[in-house]
Amino acid sequence: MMEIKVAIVEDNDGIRESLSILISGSAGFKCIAAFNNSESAIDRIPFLNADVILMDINLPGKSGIECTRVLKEKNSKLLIIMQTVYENSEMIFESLKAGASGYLLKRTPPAKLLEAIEEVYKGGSPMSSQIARMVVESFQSKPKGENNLPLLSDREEEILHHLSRGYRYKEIAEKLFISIDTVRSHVRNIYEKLHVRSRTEAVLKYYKK
Amino acid sequence: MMEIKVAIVEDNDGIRESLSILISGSAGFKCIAAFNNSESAIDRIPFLNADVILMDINLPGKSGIECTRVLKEKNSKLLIIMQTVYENSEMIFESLKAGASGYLLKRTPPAKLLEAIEEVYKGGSPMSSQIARMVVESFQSKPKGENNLPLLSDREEEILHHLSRGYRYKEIAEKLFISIDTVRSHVRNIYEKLHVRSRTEAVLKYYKK
DNA sequence: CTGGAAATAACATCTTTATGCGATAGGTAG
DNA sequence: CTACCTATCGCATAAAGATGTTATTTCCAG
Repeated sequence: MMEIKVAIVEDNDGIRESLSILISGSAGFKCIAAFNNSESAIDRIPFLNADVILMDINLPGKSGIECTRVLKEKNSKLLIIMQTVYENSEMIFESLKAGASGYLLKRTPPAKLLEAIEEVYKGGSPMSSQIARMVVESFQSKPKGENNLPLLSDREEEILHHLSRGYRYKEIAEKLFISIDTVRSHVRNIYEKLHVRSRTEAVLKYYKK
Repeated sequence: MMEIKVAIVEDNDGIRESLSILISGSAGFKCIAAFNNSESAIDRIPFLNADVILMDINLPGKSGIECTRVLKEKNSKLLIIMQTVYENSEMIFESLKAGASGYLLKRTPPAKLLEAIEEVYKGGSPMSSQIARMVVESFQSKPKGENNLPLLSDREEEILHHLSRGYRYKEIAEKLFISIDTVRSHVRNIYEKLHVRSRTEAVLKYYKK
């Protein structure tokens, strides 16, 4: 029977030891290496044959996110699960962008952790339900409280869309069969509603978080 | 003890009945309504007090995705879990954009389904590991094909980053302690490398679609 | 050692944007 | 009916951005 080979990057000695014991003590899993900092992990992991890497997000020196980015650059096939105590959405997205395949809270129970390792190995992306919610919300326009973005009229949205594509006023006017001054009017109204002073700001504010 | 009130939208009679029995037969859950099409669900659900809605993605007439969109427009607080037999990434993203909070495959075992309902109720976003992977991958730059974007120097990337934030040349110059003419130089070089003629185009091209 | 990026800077010129102040017409909610 | 919003258009001006040309310094690979 094939064992899933796991490498650990974790600076806390106690946690690292516990993880190592948990993994090697479970049927079907084996901890083949453990590092207490990013630098040594970056040096050695490319030459190991690890199936899954458990990466602490908070590491002294180079962070786990940076470590992930570097490792994925060297070998995009590496499967990395981030572990953190924080549910900070910025870190989650940075981790995902860096190439992490899963994202777990440190308080994940051992059984779930092993399950997650197996899921990553089989092509899944385990993440805690709370973390998944944040990821899901990033696909949906509204945050939580209220939609504090002013509502643009249909025409204004249309204009803004063209603005975001980089078209000039003149080009937009031609596309919509209106005069350039009308485009200016709409743009002015859009800026006022969004409280911005330039095209780039408007586009960012409307289509972003 | 509080029961989680579930509504079901599912056109297959057998599945709908099974779900209803499963839910109402489990401690802490109760099925308070079941619909076999989008239209009746849209009519009635806003007047129910359902905690979680199980929505089949494939419904005759108006699809489950459309139904989700309409329901969320009426009441953004509704919690909806999509159920599908397909792992089609387009449908997943459409569902999430429509406002779904979770996304499960129909072959999810009963215990997991109940767990998922509970997780959604508590603010999470359960999804199968395979589905999560697709979502995660959408955050990572596509390795498919090639990144044929010209390589910008570090300084140029820095300038472009500030451009994308909407800063003016003068502001960028101050931030980076260089002259406005140097900013102009960099911008010009960036435009040349990216083959664009304006700030918005450059930002769009570099940070992709 | 040498050629070539990369970063810096200046100056001129032209285009595009941003903004202030109006104005007219159609539609709708009160 | 009236007030308000939306869409339309005009003119004027100031600010910001795009572009052409040129030049110095540093650093690195060949």
